[in-house]
Amino acid sequence: MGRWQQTHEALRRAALELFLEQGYDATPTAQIADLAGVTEMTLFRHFGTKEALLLEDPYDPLMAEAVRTRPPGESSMRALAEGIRQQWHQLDPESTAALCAVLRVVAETSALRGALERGSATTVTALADALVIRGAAADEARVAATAVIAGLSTALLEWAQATREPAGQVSLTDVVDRALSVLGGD
Amino acid sequence: MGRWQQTHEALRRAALELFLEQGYDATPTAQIADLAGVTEMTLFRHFGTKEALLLEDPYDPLMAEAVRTRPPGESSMRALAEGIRQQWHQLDPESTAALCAVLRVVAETSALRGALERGSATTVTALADALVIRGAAADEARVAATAVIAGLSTALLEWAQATREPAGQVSLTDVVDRALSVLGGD
DNA sequence: AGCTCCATGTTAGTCACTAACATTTACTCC
DNA sequence: GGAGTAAATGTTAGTGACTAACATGGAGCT
Repeated sequence: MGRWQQTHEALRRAALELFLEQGYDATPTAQIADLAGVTEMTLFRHFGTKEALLLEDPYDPLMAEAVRTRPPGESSMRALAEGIRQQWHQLDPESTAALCAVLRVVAETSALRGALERGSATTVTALADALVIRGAAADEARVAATAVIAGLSTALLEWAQATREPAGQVSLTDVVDRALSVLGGD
Repeated sequence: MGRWQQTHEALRRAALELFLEQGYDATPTAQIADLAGVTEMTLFRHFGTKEALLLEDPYDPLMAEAVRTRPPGESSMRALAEGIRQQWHQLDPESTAALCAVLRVVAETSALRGALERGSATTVTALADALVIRGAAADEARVAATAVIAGLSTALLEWAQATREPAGQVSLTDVVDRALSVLGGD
């Protein structure tokens, strides 16, 4: 692991720790850089944006693959929903835990509404490409992919909000399943 | 028209004019306030955000109404798509022209990707409420409404991008129709 | 050792946005 | 018509994210 990746990781860890501890808005970038043993300038060279510290696009080629191999009869929306559902069920616990930490921060920070969607640009593109291979028109594919990711993000955030009150405690998987069913047109 | 609304309008006009002329990023808020004959402070009291100057949420209760009265058999996604389509066809030319101007600015400003969706919060809520009246669960309704608005926004932006090259010149209505068909699950 | 990139540091700045307090404008009530 | 009052705006001074231009350090190669 080169020096660059080391710093990169240090910054992300520091950011997540401070965000969870004292909130996103209340954490200046200077403090993050400090905790990572680095200058603010370096922070911005690595991430470009405070948001990016929390939301690096974790692109997963498996989702696009799953969408691509859906039966040809399905509509674009349903192919997306079912393909994503398929891959979601195979998500390892480590990734899930990381996602939950991020969701916790996003859920309590109004400035980050819509941030999940924004951080999924390459995933959207990959999903849209998969739909095009299945025979969809390019512009229509992008519309569908954006819609599904936006809907899914909303569901994840709703879950994170609800999980803060001890009453709820629904399983994340169930929430995602229901959201994908809605998006698929059930 | 009270003084407040006058200033409000002056600011919005000034902003749109300057954005179209020299671009969003290249237009400081100070210049907008200046052109409107007002201080920067006043600008932020009226709009709170530079984005808001371009994207005040123009909430239209008719769309929600159209969605609410869709036949009960339809899925949430289809009800949204068809309800919105229905209202879209009755949009007056003036509103359409205003929308096009906004789209032109958003399309050429990467910092505004996703801004249309962000600016539709109350519309999303209204649409979700309409779905709930139709019998959908509250969380599912919000997922569907967010997804459709996001998809629609994507289509509008793609249209704005394409319209900049003289080759294309597709009709806006056609683009919206196709997008809504995809989102409805065709 | 010397050379060379790569990653980082330094400095100084721009710009969106905020807080606290002062001032004007417009409207009402006597 | 003048006093009072509240809304709308101005002033000042600041914070915090982000950038540009240039300077420094350190790991590897010859």
